[in-house]
Amino acid sequence: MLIQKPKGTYDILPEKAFQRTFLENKIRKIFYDFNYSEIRTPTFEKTSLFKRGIGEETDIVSKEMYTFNENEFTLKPEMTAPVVRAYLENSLYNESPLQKLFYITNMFRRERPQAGRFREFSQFGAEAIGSSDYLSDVEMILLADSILKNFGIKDVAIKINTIGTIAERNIYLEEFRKYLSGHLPELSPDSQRRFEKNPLRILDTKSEKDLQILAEAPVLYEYLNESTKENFEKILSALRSLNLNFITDYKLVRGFDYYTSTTFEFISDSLGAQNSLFGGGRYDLLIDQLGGKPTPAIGFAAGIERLMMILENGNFEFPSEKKLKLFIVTMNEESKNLALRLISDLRNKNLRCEMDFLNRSLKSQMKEANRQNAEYVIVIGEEEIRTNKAKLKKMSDGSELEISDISDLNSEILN
RNA sequence: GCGGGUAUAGCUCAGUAGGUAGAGCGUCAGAUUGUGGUUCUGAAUGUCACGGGUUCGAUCCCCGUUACUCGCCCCA
Repeated sequence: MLIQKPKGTYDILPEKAFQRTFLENKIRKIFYDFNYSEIRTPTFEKTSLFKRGIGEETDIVSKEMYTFNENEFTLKPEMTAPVVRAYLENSLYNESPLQKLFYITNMFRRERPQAGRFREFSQFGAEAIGSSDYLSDVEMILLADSILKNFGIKDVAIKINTIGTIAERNIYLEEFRKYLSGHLPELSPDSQRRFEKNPLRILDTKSEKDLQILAEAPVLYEYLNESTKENFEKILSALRSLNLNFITDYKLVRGFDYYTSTTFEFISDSLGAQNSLFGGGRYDLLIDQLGGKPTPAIGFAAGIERLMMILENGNFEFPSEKKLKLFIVTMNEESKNLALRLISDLRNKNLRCEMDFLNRSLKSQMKEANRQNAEYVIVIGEEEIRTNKAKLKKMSDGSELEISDISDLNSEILN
């Protein structure tokens, strides 16, 4: 073994690849049902797109991007900024005031890999650009929830919060900082660092002592305007009337700079430390920030590897790839040539067929047919070639059917 | 960037109180010369992660490196 895969990447071998395709198609179907349309963007973008979009100070931009060509380009570490870029560059707002877009794609972040985290990973997500209506928030959460339900996933907690407008947040942050500065030495080292960089994220702490200090801290929600709170309550009551189970979590804050007001997260216990399955929220400032007219928008992203992990832990039954219609067992050169012609015909009729390419014994070929889950087997030897008759063997019960004309297999197998 | 754990066959793992290794599964072949699944028999495959040290001798003990893995940070 001379060369190994790069750290944090993984090979998707045939069995898993089949499952992934199945999963992606199922997700795609749900997006279409919600009237979202697929969008694909380049694997890399101008580095400045992510600096402006995600925020220069975030961990992702400051130290986790794969950047090349003298920092000009970067492998996409997330999809919201590229989607918005494509939205603006192609003037999609002129086609319809509300664009509902989804994507399923891989992305790249140079983090330390661990359970549920890779350097090349895949996400699917949706972006609804153009509506500030609270029902747009509701639909987005319903969409995410619907995907989970379609896979029969139950043990996922939905957390919802609003972090208000920038103006509201700034007023709060001033008070929050004032309060914390009195407790600074008692805070965990992590939180002390956040105090300088991104104080809001201190709310996300896991430290017991921090939580005690936070218990007395001012609460963001109380600093929001009436209209913001009202809008949030409308979202919640709409979700309630749809019988969606969720919890409001005033401490839910997300890492990217572009989030405003509504934020939400779907959490699962069966994911290890990286327990977030879906994450999303409103980003009403991003489009303006990237040079467009101020346009409200909301979206979410979900990790495919994490979804796969949950499905595997939950023993989700993926369909199996192996369902060969027919395996033709051959005995000699002449029968091989005939078999190749026969399976070519059947393949042209979209039937999955196979024959031996290893010059193996009859017994071995039978075993191979069995291993590949062939529905039928035909043995073609000298006798069959001479009489142009053969036996079609059904592998599930061993029954055999006489075929009067070998070159006319199709109708017999198809029924 | 910082911590913990692990490294033996394709896979899961055992093992040697230091004398260069095994099991199960899988793969391949055969069980009187044209019919699979069950059963039985047999076979192949390891520089025991890499480099150094101790030793007559290291897969085993010590040091280092690398990889993998779990966690912190951050996030999907």
